[in-house]
Amino acid sequence: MIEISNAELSVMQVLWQRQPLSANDVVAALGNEKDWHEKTVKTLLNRLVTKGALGFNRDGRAYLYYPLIAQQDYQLEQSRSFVERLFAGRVAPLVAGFASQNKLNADDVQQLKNLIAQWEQEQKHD
Amino acid sequence: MIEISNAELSVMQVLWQRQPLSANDVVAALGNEKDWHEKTVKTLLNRLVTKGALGFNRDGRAYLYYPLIAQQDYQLEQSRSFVERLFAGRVAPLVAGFASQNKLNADDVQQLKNLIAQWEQEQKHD
DNA sequence: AGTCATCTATTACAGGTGTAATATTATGTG
DNA sequence: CACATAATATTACACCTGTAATAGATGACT
Repeated sequence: MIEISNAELSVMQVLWQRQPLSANDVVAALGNEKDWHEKTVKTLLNRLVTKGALGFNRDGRAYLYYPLIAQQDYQLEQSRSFVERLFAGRVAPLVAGFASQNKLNADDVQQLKNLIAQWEQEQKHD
Repeated sequence: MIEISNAELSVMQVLWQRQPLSANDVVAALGNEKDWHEKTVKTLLNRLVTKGALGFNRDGRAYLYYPLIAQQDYQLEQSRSFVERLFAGRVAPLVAGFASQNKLNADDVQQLKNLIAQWEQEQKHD
């Protein structure tokens, strides 16, 4: 599995949202949330290419970058490993933590209910 | 917030389970799951003390180590930051990932139901 | 009291990370 | 076609991490 650092992840997220983008597009997209020098962003793009997390096509003298790994795959893998490390693989205690800190809103609860309903459906036809 | 690395976390987990423990106790406890040299574990203990994650009392020439931060606090903080980074702060999509990979069992679902029920109770007396 | 055994403390060292600066290359323009 | 400009590529550098080895201190035993 490709390891993506924290700073690199921010770059990936830009490209998961819109792709392909030039380095300058990525710099611009990060402009609001991060206080990074342009050179820093380019270093991160470069490292991500080296790691095989991004690909690119030439567009004149510039590159247009695009993700080589799907956001969902990455999220799944990281979630699994996070929950494994901190909660021995059980996700419910993590949610419990959110609940205890009032970090759950009506939307979250509705979505969880839907997931549960779906899960129960799937159990039936076993 | 104190940063605890992956290897260090394994040491913390031993001490969250039983405390205080001597360095050798910790080495023994990790013996099964990790293939670490005794020196490696001692280095990790040392770093955790330096970071302020562990404290110790002398016991003859040895130290007895104990956690200075609570497991639950650490779990909460890490969960918050993980979900923030990967899921824009919403926990439901993380659970959805687990559901989609059949990583939810009946226990998990029951616990989630309980959490939801409790959450709904709390909404009433607002 | 001196020496051995055993702790902890210090040092090692390569690879990853955050955060750029400098060097190199190639394109668009006059 | 020469150059300036603007891209990418390479280099920098300190701190963190994984994984120990070596040095220094101290308690136990003779």
